[in-house]
Amino acid sequence: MKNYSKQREAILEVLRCTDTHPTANWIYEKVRETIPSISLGTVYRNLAQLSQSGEILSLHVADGFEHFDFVTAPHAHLHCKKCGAIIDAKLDIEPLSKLSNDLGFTPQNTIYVVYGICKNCK
Amino acid sequence: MKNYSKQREAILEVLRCTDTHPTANWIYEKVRETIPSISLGTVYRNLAQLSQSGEILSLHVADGFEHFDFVTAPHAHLHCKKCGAIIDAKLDIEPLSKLSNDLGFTPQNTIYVVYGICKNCK
DNA sequence: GTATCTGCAAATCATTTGCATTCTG
DNA sequence: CAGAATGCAAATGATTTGCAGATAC
Repeated sequence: MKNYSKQREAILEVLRCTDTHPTANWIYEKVRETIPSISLGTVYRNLAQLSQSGEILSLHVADGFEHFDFVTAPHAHLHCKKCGAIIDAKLDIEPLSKLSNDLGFTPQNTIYVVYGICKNCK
Repeated sequence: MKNYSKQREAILEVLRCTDTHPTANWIYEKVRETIPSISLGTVYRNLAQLSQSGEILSLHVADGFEHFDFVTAPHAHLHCKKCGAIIDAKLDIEPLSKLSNDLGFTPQNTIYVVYGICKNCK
């Protein structure tokens, strides 16, 4: 385990123990229960670093917030337009190696968002 | 053809004749060449309506801008982290009908974004 | 002791909104 | 004329950033 700041560890820990896809602010509130003095700027800075290094996934959906996901393996996100929930789903996604061949594009990660209405909101 | 305002028609026309995935501001600048008095607020308002009614697609990528796409059929978007380009790609995407069965989720539309480095930026 | 990280607060900037006016039928 | 859309300008609000002090090695 690398030697990160305790703030960074706490942020990762919160993310690890959540199956939702929280926003920076939600994570901030949660970490504050452990480290009351942490600042929102620090949360944003660490999340940016973690997502840039590929340790976590950054997810932009149409609600104006950036969401974060501890699970980096490719999977689909079902975003309910009514309640705003983001639900994980396994979907077979065509292997990206094809992109390298056909278009010369080097894929790094994949975001798959399906918009619709969830079971509860129907 | 519905009877829209000339501003709305001009916005749609710009979008129709573009193979990039422009932002609201880009569209605004482009429409201004035809209708110099148009306001950015009107562009935003019309884009919101059009994307809500399903006539165009709204695309959120990790660059902080909302992008718009005249092509609403499901396809993948390759977003280059270096130059910011968004390239269309055909990818077989698993039929979404599965989601209705397995999770009770009613899918409406699908956004597929692949982050990576494009041919030119390598 | 240098480089990195933090807390704080102010700045940024894409997007939204209120309102008076203009257009449409 | 009523309802809808517009232009303008101000407000909103998530995210970023500068800076001085704290922390890590």
